[in-house]
Amino acid sequence: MRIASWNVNSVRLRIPALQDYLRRIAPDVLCLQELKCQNEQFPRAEIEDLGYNVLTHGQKGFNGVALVSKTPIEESSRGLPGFEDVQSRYIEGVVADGAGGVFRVASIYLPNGNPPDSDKYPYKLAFMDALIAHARTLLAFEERLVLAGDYNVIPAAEDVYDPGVWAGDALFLPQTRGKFRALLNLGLVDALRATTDAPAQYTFWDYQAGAWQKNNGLRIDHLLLSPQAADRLQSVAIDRELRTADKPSDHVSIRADFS
DNA sequence: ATGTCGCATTCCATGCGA
Repeated sequence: MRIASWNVNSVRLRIPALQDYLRRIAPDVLCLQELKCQNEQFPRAEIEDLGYNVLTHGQKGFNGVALVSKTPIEESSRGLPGFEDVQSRYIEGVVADGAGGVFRVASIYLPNGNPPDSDKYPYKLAFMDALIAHARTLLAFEERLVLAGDYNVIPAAEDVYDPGVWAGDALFLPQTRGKFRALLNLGLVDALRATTDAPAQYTFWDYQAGAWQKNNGLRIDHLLLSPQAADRLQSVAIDRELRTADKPSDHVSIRADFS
């Protein structure tokens, strides 16, 4: 069972890249973020033609999340429960794992929160509080659960090329990292950190200032696993080569294989 | 010092969000 997450930064501009990814990597489930389009503008036929089911939660211009799955998506819901939000940042569903079991999977686009002295930062923190509350509910189900997405959180100093530069940023402020830790402390496992202690496992490089060429990256896309999912974790990969494409997203995908 | 994108607007230039 292969579950992946990718912030595509406009799904309409990334159709060839997305098709190539589905053919080459063949994930069982792909969680997408930053669709930047409404549901009816999503390239549904192009994805379905590759044998996938599609569930979208889009909006005009910005944000937008989707689940793409080889098997039908059951028990789906749009929006983060308990959090009234005009922005489309959360979608959840249940899929069969092909071995008689199921995985519950969510695609999350957590708010950026910059600048921290604006109302965008309290919005980010409120979203994180609601995510913590919902994760607590989901963990009580004792299911295999993967909370995947662009968290816009740098968990630790080894996850950013220069911690000093990012000290005051909404992605790295102590309060942000504290809430991310509170989420993990519910009993979730950061899939990448379950497999390696290596620094610089980046998933994002800014388009500006030659960030990719200088490897000035951030690790902000995460797969958080319930204990039942973590028990079956086999490996984690970050698809860095996506950043070398012709018109790449500023994020690359992260994915995990489960037994 | 930021060397960039992608979307929307009444729209061929600018603002916004990242």
